[in-house]
Amino acid sequence: DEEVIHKEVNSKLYYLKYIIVDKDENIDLNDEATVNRKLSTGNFITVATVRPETILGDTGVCVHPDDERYKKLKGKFAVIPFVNRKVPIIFDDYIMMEFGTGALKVTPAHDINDYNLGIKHNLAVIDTLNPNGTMSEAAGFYIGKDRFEVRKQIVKDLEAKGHIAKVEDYKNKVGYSERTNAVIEPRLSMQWFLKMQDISKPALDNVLNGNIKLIPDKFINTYKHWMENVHDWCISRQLWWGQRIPAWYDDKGNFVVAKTKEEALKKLAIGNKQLANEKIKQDEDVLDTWFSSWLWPISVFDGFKNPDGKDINYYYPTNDLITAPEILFFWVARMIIAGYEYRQEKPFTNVYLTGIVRDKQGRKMSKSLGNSPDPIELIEKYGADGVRLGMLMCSPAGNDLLFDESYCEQGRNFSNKIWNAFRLVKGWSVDAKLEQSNGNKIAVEWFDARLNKQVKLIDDLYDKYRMSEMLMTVYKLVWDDFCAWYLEMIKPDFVDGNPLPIDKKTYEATVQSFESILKLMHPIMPFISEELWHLLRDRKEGDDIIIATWHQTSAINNSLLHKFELASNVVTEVRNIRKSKNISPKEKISLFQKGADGESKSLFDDIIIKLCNLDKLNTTKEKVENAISFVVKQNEYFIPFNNSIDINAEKERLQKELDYTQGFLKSVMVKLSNERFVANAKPEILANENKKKADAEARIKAIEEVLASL
RNA sequence: GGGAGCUUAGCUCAGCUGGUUCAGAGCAUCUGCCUUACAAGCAGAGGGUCACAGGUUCGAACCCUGUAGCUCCCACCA
Repeated sequence: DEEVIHKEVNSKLYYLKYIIVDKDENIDLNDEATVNRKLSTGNFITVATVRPETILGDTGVCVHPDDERYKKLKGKFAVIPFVNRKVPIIFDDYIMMEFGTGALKVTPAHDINDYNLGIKHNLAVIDTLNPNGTMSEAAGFYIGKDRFEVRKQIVKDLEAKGHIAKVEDYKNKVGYSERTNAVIEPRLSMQWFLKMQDISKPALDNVLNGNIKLIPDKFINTYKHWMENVHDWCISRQLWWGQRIPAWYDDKGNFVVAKTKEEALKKLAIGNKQLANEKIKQDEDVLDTWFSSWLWPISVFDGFKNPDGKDINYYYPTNDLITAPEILFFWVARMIIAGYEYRQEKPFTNVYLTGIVRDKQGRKMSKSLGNSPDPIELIEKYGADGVRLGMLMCSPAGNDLLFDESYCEQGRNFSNKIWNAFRLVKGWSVDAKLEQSNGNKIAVEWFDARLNKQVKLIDDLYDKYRMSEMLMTVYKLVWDDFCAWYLEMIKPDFVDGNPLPIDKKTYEATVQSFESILKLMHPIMPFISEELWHLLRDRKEGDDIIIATWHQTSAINNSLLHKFELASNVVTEVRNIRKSKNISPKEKISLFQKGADGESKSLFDDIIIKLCNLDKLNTTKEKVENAISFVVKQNEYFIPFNNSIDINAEKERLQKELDYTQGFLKSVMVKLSNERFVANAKPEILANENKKKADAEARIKAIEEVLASL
């Protein structure tokens, strides 16, 4: 039943008439007169089947004991048409009376349910199929013919003899081989099984009690369900590749399991003294591939041959296993079972389950569908790191991932981005005598704080196995914070077409930050990060990023980060105004600030001047005439504007902001005036609401002032 | 039939212990820019009744119940 896919197909359901006889009665189906008499007097029972050729293996007919229609058949027999075999009519409540005719033909060799019925009622077993799907000697008819040919033929033959009551169209599910798409039908064979009941218990317990963690933990329920209903494991396979089953048979049908042939001979010779070495034969089957794979955590450290070895003692159990959920049962569960069975210990602590890679249409990637991309081609197109980042980008833990080449494209663009950042920094000329400007000093401090904060976050995300979030955090830290903000802050200006040099302090700090960033990128993009690591500085032999120390974090300077927040909002507002008023980025403008927050302004002043291309940034106590205004937090800002200003448009814009802020304040006030909220909410939530109230009020005041001045 | 899970922006998905303007990110889209690292780029913008209906709560995308749709695993009907 493994590797079998059930598909719904259109079939025919054949209703066949089996003549009923008494225990001592024998008839010949070739005797037309008798047959016709029986059929015309209702002395038959009708069964239904989609596989009429299996009647050759029928050894019984089964009905429900409570079925009034068939009660009179107790002790009677049915004669299998064509085959002319007399088989008992048995009674079992397994039968569904409503289905078909309520009578079932029983073919123990070719149906699992029939097999079980056969054992219960002591029916004969006739294996009518050869391994290649043709009819066997035992079938008695059509010997050597393909079963599907026989299916057509036997219907004609039965029809001719009047044994077919009717034929109906019918939808049923048929098993197909996952690999070859051949129709799979049950056939009796001798197989080796592993009894799972006892051996699997520790594997269940230790996942449920958290000794082994599944990530994400939604898989625990599935795991539990599977382990509680675990079936005995069929471990033999009829293949030539694999580990041969270590069982030996003597010439009398006895068998033993042994490590070697010699040992097997010794064991077998106990009951068979004359047994010669050449007389015993090893089983030709090999073990299921998972039956060797489940030993992997132990055998990879040579733990079977050398159970007390250095490696196995040091490495076992390992920390993390990364694999796909589709083999949670096949492989993971069985490795855990083997671990407890052979070493009395778990093989690993955490199991990180990735998604299954699917194509854009959600289909599983497979060789037969041909929908897997060629990784080599992708790498040529996007680079190994680009492809790697692309794969990671669409891989949230435990969820299937829909692969799309555009992710790889994004990965390539990211490689390109970091490469260009490197070119920029490397292209600067350093002037050791140049003093560090205030703007650069603040920029360095800010990025240091930002880096520190984000690395802490990244560390935490790693700890929690939130890989996609970690990835996006790194991505944004590099692209937004480092490239878009930091490098723009410190980038030297040009004078008369020539770039100014950069001071040594800032340059050194930048290279150091660059190194930290490369370390963060290295697990995601190993090649480009290693390459840039070596291009960034002269390195001694062995100073490689792959073994470099991870960025160490320290206390976070929250106040600086907060002040940057304000400054970046100002920059964004100015850019917005430039765009909406069609002011070229090259044109210098002035900015006036009116507000209480003097310190945060001055700290980032130089940076704001640079990023907004200002000729000056002044504080003012009065409103500025003929200016475009905006409000950030609770500060008012003015940009003098010579062209005529559309007062109404300005009013409208500010009014919108005012409405929004007032609405916000209202929602806060609803909470704060709710006695039950004040009584029940946690103190920090309450304090926060009060702060929101104060901030909103201040902001409203600022906006109203600006509005009034228009 | 048994079990698990999912439904949030055009797409792919985050959203942890119910509480920040919590409705987010990336991509895509739109607008403006060939600004001396990067047009594979820069700067902006728009976009969602959190599947639906109830309930619990001061407060719900989040907890509970029901409904609908989808996915996966296991078993399988003559």
